[in-house]
Amino acid sequence: MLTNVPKGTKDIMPEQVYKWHFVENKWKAICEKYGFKEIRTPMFEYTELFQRGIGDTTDVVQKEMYTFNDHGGRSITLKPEGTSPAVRAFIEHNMYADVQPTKIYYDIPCFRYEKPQSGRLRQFHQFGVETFGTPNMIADAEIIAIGYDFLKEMGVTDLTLEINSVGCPVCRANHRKALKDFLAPKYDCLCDTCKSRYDKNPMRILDCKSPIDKELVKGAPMMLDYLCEECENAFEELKENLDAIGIEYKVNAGIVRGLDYYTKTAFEFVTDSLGAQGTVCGGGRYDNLVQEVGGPPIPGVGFGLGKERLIMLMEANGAVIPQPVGCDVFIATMGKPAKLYGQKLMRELRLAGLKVQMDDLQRNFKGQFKYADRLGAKYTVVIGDDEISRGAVSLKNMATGEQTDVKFEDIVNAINV
RNA sequence: GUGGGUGUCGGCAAGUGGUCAAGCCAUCGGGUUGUGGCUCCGAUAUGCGUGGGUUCGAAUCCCACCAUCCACCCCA
Repeated sequence: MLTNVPKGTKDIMPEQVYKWHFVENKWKAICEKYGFKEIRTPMFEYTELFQRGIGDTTDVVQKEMYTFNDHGGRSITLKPEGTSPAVRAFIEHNMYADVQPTKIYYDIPCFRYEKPQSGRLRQFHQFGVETFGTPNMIADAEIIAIGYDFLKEMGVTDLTLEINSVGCPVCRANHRKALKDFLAPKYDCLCDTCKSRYDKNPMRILDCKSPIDKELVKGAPMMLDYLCEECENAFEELKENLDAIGIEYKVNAGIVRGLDYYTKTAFEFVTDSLGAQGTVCGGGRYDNLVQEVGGPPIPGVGFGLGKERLIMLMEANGAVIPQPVGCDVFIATMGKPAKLYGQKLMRELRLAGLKVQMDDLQRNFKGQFKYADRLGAKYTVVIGDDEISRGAVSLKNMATGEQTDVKFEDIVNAINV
């Protein structure tokens, strides 16, 4: 127990971490290119923020949050998602008083108490973007474009963009009523999970995998047919914008976001090469969230993108993730004067910007070479009594085996990495 | 919360009631004291997830628990 990570968490080991660095650096670069600025919010917030923001009745709030009281008796929750904290910061810092829209991105850990499985952890990590201050579908298209371009750049190939509109509270209520009326006579035939969905989230029933339910649901009223004029226009506009920038999508009327705050646009990037967790990136518009959390009536749109799922998918797609060189130069020494000189040289070379290593386990000479090899050193510098007395070292190219004599003062220039 | 799979050295893995628990990779040491990747030799589990039980005898059978993986629900 003492030596196990907590359930649902993972150590990201040194030999894996370059993958994370790779996607993080690319993420930052693409967001900056699109004019987004990074925001860093705390790892935890007051519990009420999520209750109000995500919605009291959602699974996330009802059973998945890491909530505790601090020593001052405040209820604290480790953030289960990134949008609510971003919204809170947007309001708290009066960001709506700046030039609009406000475009921000982040790279955060999230916490959800769930039963772990493939692509699902209790601590997971996500990238996110949010645009505040515009109801225009140009913003939605831009948000989707970031995800699309980023995923493409990451070498992910088998991915589909699915879009939908979940309407606004007005049209959603109409649809919900129509749907329940439609299903009411068939209620007894529904599967058990769908029976429980009937009151909680009837739209989910449209998505059920049970063949019986699939049959029952045929001809059911779809959200898209119940959109009010404003939502209908918005959805058409979104499609126009996506067409204009050449982003392919599939309308999937079954997409339902599990977080209450979404309105109008809902979208997901999905894959079937990741097992059950096919959604790598999901998001949408939230026109009422800022107000719900206590700010002015300002609309927003954004997404979350799971880093673990992204990396898994990159690997499944055979994407190339460049692995940095670990060691440019290894310094092998014989005898104490050489060891002392080697340390001085190591420091000089490091100050010159090279990655330099030497043995600190008193390995014999052969062992030092073996170690150099294991480190993947491109060059090995050999220093012994001979070299010290003639003021030069022997420089060996580990790949070619070629060995040259280099004067002390020329070493930095002789190394070409 | 419900269901299924799995648990033998750092990693992979044989063994399925009876001599000291194979083998491979990795690690460490060495092959006459200044040159790696190849090769050769040697070392490395009184213990087989944990605790009980059955038996003359258990890694091998039974029970419980734990861990982990996968699936449902839901989500990134």
